[in-house]
Amino acid sequence: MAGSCRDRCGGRRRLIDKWRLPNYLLNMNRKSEETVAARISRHLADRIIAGEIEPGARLRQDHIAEEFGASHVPVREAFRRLEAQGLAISEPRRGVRVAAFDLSEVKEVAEMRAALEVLALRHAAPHLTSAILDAAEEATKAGDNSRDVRSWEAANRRFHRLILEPCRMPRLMATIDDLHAASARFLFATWQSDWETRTDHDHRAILAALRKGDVETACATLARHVQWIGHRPITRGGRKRDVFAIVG
Amino acid sequence: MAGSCRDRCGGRRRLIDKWRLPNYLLNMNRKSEETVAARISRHLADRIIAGEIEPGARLRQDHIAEEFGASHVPVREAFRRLEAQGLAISEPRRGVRVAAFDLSEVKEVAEMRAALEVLALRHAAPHLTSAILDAAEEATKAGDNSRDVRSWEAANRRFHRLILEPCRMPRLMATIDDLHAASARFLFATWQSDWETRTDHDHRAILAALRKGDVETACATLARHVQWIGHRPITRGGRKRDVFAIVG
DNA sequence: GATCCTCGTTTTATAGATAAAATTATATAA
DNA sequence: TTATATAATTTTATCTATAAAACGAGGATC
Repeated sequence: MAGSCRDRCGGRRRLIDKWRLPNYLLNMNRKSEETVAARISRHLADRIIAGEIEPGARLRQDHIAEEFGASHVPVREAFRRLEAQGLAISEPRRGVRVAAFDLSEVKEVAEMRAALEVLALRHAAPHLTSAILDAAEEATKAGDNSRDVRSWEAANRRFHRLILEPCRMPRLMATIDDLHAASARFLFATWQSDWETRTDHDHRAILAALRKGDVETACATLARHVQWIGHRPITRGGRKRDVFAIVG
Repeated sequence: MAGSCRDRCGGRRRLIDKWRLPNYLLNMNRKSEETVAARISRHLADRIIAGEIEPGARLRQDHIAEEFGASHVPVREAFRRLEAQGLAISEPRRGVRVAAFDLSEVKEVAEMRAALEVLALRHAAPHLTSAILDAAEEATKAGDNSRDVRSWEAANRRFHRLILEPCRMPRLMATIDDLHAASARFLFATWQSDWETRTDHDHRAILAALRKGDVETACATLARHVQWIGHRPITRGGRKRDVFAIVG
């Protein structure tokens, strides 16, 4: 009787055990609570941002399903998420492609970030503590010491998130996150191989202004900072062309 | 020979015919090119915005699938789209609910709209023609003459779209559209039954400034305009409470 | 009365099948 | 040879059926 029950109620028993678990162990299970579609969408987003999948490349649902050991249904859900993030474009009956981008989109994202990050900073400023500003300073130093684009981008994103998050506006932060993903994509497409270390004076100016309570100067510097578009010529496939990216 | 071919190649023949069709007839087919998932997402969004489905109400995939004569697969895709728009929230293994909202979210959307619509207007201004401004004036008049919220909201949205669209920033416009959907939802939740006609002085001030080429005044007025949050007490379910909405 | 078990419902995901459309390859005619 | 028509293949988009997992509502048990 108990045996036949365990056969049928295994999942339930595990649930009850979960309630008995302390929180730090529960958090380890969080990944298993994530949906397959969410996992696929996250992985594909990472690859698109890293430039592992070329802009314009087709995303074939059955191939991706096979790769992730899933069926096509969660793959299609992941596609909808990527579409909403602006990382992929879907044409009915023609499939999904990695979104292409040009200088005008780089500029567009930069200007949207300027407008929205300033808004966020204005609301976050009253809630900023010196502990947060210290952490942001640490992130800036980590960026300055980065030897490659990937770690520089991670540190840069950490800086922006630290000073903006306390605005307590979830919708705004979600939109900014998507814009950061786009920015990172532009950056990786441009500075894929070579990256020269540089000190971030803007970040330090923003922090100095915030410590003084001068929100206006901080906002003005931030707005200018994220609209700074780096450009340089690269040779790819034999022919030269100029490439651009948001650097900040 | 021709007969057996038509049986198997009907689709291809139709495709060739499509190439021969003039554009105005092609556009009529556009709706049939729309995906079932897109259709479901659109219909659900309409209902959520109109307030036909209560905030917090569960969206059960099998019920919705049955209602639209579809399977659960396109319904789930529609859910992802609604989630990205901020109209629904999805908790893994717990299903999807219509997103709830409070005053803080109304304010958040208003401020995001102010920031982004000003950005759009700044870029649209150089491309605005007197024909566009005349059409925007017509939309304002239509709003003033509206006897109900629905038609007022449609006219208001038309006004904003007319003066912002020429910015030629697709990502920005898509984000603004989603924010307008949220605004409309707040509005309908508040002024569902009674709506008093009023003349929109802000719209006229914006148009006057644009005609004079005074972009700064137009932007400042627009920013103030979309942040104007109407509030009034309503009695619902016996108890009184204050409700708020973006009115502009 | 508190705890545990069971059952029905719902979500999430899989698998297989199908129709329509798009793509690619091939053969044919001008 | 080139352009076009035909055929074969692939891919998308959808449906149906099915199964595991999770939740909630009672009901049984101690």
